[in-house]
Amino acid sequence: MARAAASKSQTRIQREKTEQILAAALVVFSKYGFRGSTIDQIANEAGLSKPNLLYYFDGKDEIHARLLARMLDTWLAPLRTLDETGDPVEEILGYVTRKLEMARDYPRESRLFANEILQGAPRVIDQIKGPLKNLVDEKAEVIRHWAAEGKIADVDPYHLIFSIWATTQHYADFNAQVSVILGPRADDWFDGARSYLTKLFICALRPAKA
Amino acid sequence: MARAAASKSQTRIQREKTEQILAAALVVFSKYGFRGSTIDQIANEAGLSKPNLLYYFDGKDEIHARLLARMLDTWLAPLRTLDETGDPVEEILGYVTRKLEMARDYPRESRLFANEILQGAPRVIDQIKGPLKNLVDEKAEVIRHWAAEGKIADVDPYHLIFSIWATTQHYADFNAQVSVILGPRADDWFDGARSYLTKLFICALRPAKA
Amino acid sequence: MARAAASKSQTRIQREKTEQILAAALVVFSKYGFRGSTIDQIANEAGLSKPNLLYYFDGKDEIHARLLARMLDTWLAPLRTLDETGDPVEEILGYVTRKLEMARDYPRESRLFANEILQGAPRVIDQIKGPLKNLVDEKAEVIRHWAAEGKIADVDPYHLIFSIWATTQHYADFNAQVSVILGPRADDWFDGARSYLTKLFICALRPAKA
Amino acid sequence: MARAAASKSQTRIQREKTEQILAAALVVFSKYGFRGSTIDQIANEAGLSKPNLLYYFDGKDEIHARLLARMLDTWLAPLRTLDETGDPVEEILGYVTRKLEMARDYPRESRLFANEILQGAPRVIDQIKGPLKNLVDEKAEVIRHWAAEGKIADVDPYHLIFSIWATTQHYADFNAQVSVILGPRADDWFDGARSYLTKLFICALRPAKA
DNA sequence: AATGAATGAGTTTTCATTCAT
DNA sequence: AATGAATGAAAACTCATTCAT
Repeated sequence: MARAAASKSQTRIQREKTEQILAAALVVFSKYGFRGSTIDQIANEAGLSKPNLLYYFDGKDEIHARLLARMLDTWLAPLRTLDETGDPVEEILGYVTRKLEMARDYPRESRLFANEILQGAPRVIDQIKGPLKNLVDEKAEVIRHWAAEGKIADVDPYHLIFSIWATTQHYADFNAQVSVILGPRADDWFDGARSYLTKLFICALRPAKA
Repeated sequence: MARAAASKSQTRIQREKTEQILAAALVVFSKYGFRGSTIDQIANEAGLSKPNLLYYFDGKDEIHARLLARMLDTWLAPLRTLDETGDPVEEILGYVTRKLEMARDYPRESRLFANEILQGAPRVIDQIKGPLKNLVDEKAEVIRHWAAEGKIADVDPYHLIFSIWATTQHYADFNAQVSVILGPRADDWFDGARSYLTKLFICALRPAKA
Repeated sequence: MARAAASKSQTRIQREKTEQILAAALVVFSKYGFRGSTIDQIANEAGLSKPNLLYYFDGKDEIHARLLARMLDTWLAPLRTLDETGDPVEEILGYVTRKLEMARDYPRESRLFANEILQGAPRVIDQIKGPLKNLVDEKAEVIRHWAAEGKIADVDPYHLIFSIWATTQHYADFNAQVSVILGPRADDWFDGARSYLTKLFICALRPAKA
Repeated sequence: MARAAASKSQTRIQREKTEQILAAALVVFSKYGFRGSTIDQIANEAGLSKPNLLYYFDGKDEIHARLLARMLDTWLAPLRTLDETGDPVEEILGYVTRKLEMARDYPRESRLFANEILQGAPRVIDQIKGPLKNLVDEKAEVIRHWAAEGKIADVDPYHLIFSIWATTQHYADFNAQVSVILGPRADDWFDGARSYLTKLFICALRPAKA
């Protein structure tokens, strides 16, 4: 009962179709949420028949799980690169920028994740409790050190991280609203946001004068 | 086939049941999203039979629409109170605090709204384009004036508002994640968040020294 | 989520439909086996729509389970009446006759049960290990006593019981074959079988001459 | 589209694969019944790919048909050996023993057959009406002669045969039940059954004293 | 107003079978 | 001969909605 997607050595077609399906699933899931999406929609978007799609994946759940799993790595990558030996303010601002770029370049991934968390993270709670929390704890410690050494202002590292996530992902997750409000300037949200957020966080991080 | 909900003069019972249903719908919709929720769940939560629920509302769509409609007012209230004659920094910080309180006191409402926007706001796009945008434009103008007059720092008012929304609602919308990351301190997120955000925005708004 | 079939106080309609469905399910399951039967067939046989049928039962499994459960009692009734204070040979012959009557009067029930056991009893194994085994053990003990006291021949009570089950149920379970082989006399199989089996078991049970 | 299975002269490989498939099909069909078995299961059990399996057989139906066809011969073999020139009681007891050995050695074959008959013998009805009935009629005639000549008791030969079939096959067909009821002694059912059945049928056949 | 009953239109999934190589 | 890929038809179940009372 070896399923194609599970075998170690995949054929070219298998890889292609798997990618095709995951790409289609991302489009659909990020738009309608898990429950709101149908396999039909995904199959359609992928240009496959429903049974053919199910030849590659065991079901809706598995597609979703695979999507989220592969996403989490990418999602955490920017935080991982936060370097404790680098310049603190620069490091954090760099993180903000990278997150903002991700919101621009991978808005659907962001919405997929947001959808999941919004509904209580039923399917990724383990990964949040494990890898994600560990990474955040680690980097929070780095930030705390910087603050203790006076290299940055005395901020709570967790709330700092939350605010970075929130402000950057907002442009992807709530794009429907942002677009309407920015009106004709919506297409250039990125530059405005970067400029604003850079100022915001520079200010927040600048160490108090001695 | 006069439906209760349509008639102008509702009896007390009608009003009560309507409230009961909307309250139940909020619980369910905010948890599972629109498509993920079933009328059965809502009826159950409301303690009514499904047909009885549908006596008061034309259907799932209508319940959802009514819920969002009534919420939007509440949702925008804090921004409405932003007083152009008040102290700029105080006004904005007050707005931040009120939004944070709403995230604490009405997390389900926040998630309901977030769910809707996330999926492209299909059912509230009109209200976003109308009342919401108008209000934001109006208050953005106020903020711009403050900035022009040097009463606050020179920030883009729209991105400022986005950042306030994002940072405050984050605690409601992404609560599943916040809880895990804060661990045992999760219950007290409010104080930590208020303290952090107050500092963040004070700093961002403090006018540059002349 | 209270399902009709589960509530304690059923309406007349509920009882009727439930019976209707179980009767239809017996016809279908006994003919095609569990996997070979479809809800469509049962609904059709019952004169109901499929969703309506599923309004009364949670699914195919539940229908099958309910059928088997209610049947087991009936099925074991004849053995239960085996009276240790009665005349041994008469008691056992009476049991044979009652089992044969059941094969005549409830052939579909017999086949339903046979089907289940044949496939390893996946859904009734617990009831076999429990109530059925207990009852058989109890009655086997009775028979053993009779044999020990010389009231019947020295037979293994378990194999005796097996042979009674086998020979009587054969007429129901393998009716398709029996009918063909008996040809025109098939309709009267009962009398022939009773006569034959009576002789068979009288002979087997008659205590050896002292 | 010459199919392997149809061609007269099969290569060694073809014969081997055919056997492999039939062996696998026996395992699966006897366990789950015809409808409950899938080609996937059979292919898996046979260690072949599904399309490859279907290269050798036209479909599920054909595999099943072939299996039953080849089985029927084996199945009837013991009865065929019933020799009218032999000692009547010995011949019949020998038949009982051989049937019991088959129940022990080929329980899956027995269950496959039982499954089929239980469901009305849709796929073997012709062979039952033909070869099987003919053989039974022939041997019944032999038995009747023996009875008429007073060599055995005056029993109905058809019901005698039924009872032999029933009592012996019971151990294979209803093994799930037998095992539970015999408990720890289940592994040795054969000796107990042979001893019991031998006594049972000796007694039934012993001619009445003159 | 209220509810038990019913249903049509999906939605996921399974599976025998075919296609292409 | 063999297999990866594909599919149409069915099957189980779900759910918003309607019916009847």
